[in-house]
Amino acid sequence: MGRGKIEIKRIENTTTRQVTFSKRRTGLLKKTNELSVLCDAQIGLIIFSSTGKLFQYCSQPYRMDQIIEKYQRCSGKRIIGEHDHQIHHREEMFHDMAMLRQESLRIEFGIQRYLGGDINCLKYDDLTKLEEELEISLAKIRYRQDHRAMMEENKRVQEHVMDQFPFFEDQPSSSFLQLAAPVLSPYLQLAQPNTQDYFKARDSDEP
Amino acid sequence: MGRGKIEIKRIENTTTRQVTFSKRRTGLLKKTNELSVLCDAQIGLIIFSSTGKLFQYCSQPYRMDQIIEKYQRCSGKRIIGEHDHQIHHREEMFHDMAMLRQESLRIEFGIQRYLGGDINCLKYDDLTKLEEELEISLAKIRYRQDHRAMMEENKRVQEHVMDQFPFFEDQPSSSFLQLAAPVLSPYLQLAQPNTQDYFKARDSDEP
DNA sequence: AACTATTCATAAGC
DNA sequence: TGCTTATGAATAGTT
Repeated sequence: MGRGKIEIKRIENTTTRQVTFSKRRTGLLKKTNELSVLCDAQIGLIIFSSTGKLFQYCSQPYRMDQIIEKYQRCSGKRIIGEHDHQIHHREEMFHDMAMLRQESLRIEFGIQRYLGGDINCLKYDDLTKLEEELEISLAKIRYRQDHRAMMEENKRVQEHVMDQFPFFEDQPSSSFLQLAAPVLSPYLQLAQPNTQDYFKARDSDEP
Repeated sequence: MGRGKIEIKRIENTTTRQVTFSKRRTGLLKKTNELSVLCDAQIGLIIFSSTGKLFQYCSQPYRMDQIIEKYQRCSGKRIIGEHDHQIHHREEMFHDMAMLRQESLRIEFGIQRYLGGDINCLKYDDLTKLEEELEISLAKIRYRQDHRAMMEENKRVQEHVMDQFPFFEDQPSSSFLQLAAPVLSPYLQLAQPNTQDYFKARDSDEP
């Protein structure tokens, strides 16, 4: 694209090469971001110019090291072991995720309040409070997870019972919806309009 | 490009999103390779589709892990000068909140992924990983807070120096997109990131 | 840094 | 999933 077609080989002229690098790098970053946003993809892009300068792109809300870590997990190690291991405790998993979500929303909300308010009102205590609450939740979740791990071997009976999350139906009182919904609804409308169809998304899985 | 212009936001229709992903991914890989060859750049590109499938590009004759290693060398150790330990009181506060926010967003995003994706991919490890990272962040923040608390009495001099928040400028290279944007932008834009022109904001590196 | 003539990428349609 | 085509984007060469 341009005044003429060019062959894809190293540009020998230094000036031309640098100009092209600058132009195409911009274009590449733009396209990378577009792909990420349009298609909900997690992307990490690392570019070192010929002079060694670093440029990078990383899909929000991730950090590059997270992408890299995931990459190393997915590409390097093929830990297939025990597929069934995972199937068991979807409910609990979901419940825990709901707790994490609740916590994260709480934090967001707290932060939003601080951001909206006077910066001078910012105190150690505020942040400390958030941290404490978060830690408590983490402890709870971790406890439950450890507990599950211990009992893991003993329960493997009804794994196939729920193929698509029917547990939403038969959760008694501490269900996902009851935990999450009160938190979700007021906040999401303001913050994440897209989140309403988290629940729908399950039946439209991709081929 | 195409029969019509499209807005850069998540494509809701699953089929369309997948088709677009496939096309644009091909295009992105091509352009990545072209930039690498034409301009003699070292590039690593990691793409996870919304279903978690991995695609990658790496400039010949390198391997991805070499790019990653170089990246970690170049981006990781950016020791900020010790000057003005005290000026950055508010900055650190804000930074910490940004970290908390980022973590919470990551959790949200992770949850979204699980909800939208194949439930069989759900592992203990995934949740555990979230927890661990969260805990690490908490530990860091807490450490910094404690540290600040000890020095609190000693620094009260130049608090008025920064009325806005110019500190985002001197973030090391890794963090503009990841940390600054979430704080700078109002929350509403965060959840549905519209990041097309983030990278424009820090141009002018190359001639 | 701009400008434009071209080539290229791709959204829609099949 | 692949091919076609009209259209919008990217950019090579120029100023």
